[in-house]
Amino acid sequence: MDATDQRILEMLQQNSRMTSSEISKTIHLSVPAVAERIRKLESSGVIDRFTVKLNRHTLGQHCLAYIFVVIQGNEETHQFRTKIIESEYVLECHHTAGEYDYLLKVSLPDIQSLEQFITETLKNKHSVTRTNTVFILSTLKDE
Amino acid sequence: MDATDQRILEMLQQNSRMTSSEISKTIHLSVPAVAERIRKLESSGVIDRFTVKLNRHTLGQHCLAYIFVVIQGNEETHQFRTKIIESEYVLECHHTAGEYDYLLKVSLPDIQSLEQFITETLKNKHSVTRTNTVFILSTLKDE
DNA sequence: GATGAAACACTGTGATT
DNA sequence: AATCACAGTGTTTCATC
Repeated sequence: MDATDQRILEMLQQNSRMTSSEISKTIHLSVPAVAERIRKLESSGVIDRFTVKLNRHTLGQHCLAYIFVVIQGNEETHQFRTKIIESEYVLECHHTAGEYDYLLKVSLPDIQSLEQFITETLKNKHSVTRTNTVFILSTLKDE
Repeated sequence: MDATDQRILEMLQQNSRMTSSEISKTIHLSVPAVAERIRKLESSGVIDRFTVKLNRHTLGQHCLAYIFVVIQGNEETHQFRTKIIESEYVLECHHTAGEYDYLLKVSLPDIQSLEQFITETLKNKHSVTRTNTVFILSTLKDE
């Protein structure tokens, strides 16, 4: 990973569909050399995957929140993890140190569906004994 | 946004460098039709941008944490926002409702640099009166 | 949306440093 | 090992229907 790789990564972060020939024009490297570097960044694991960042608001998801969760029981935790990972509303799920066990980042259409998510998906079906929801008013930076 | 657009989005989320001709083979649509749909998904704002998901661990960033922040003063808040957005360690910054003012998602090489970040970038230079750091032990889901 | 032609980009090879 | 140039192949774009 040298400075050239860094520049390539920065360009791909801005637009992952940028072609090798476009990149080769700004970094003064031949097209095969650029393509080869991108392949190596991917196979070495520096690049996890090429993806697309969707706009939540355009998709009607106006409610963004973080939910801290306390969960009890081994079997219940396993069920919880499966359900959570499958849920389309859960963007992220982290196992945390400290007061709570898990931290979820959820994106939903509105507060009604958030309430429904907390009562039905979280509190009802699993041994979630406590939650703490932090609403996001606005986002200044997102990767 | 019909079902075909949905399928295209799903494919691009898996691999944003997938070519229109590859996509056209699985959804039975001509190449120009696929390219046109992708352009429209982008210009309509459904697609925010094509990007690349990097592997934090491969890049030596072994410490992931969320930091809640309380900040006082108008001028200080402005400075804080500028500094935070510029910081390479800050992946996300959200304005939150409730007990704290901001929530940062930070990725750093180790705990030492996290301590340095909190004391130098956060507490020293700005009127950050209180912070609360939540460590991430592991990540189950990330978009 | 589809088709076909022209423009463009990618891959593989061999040669170079 | 990394890079380049070239040729062959595949992909995109732009017109037209």
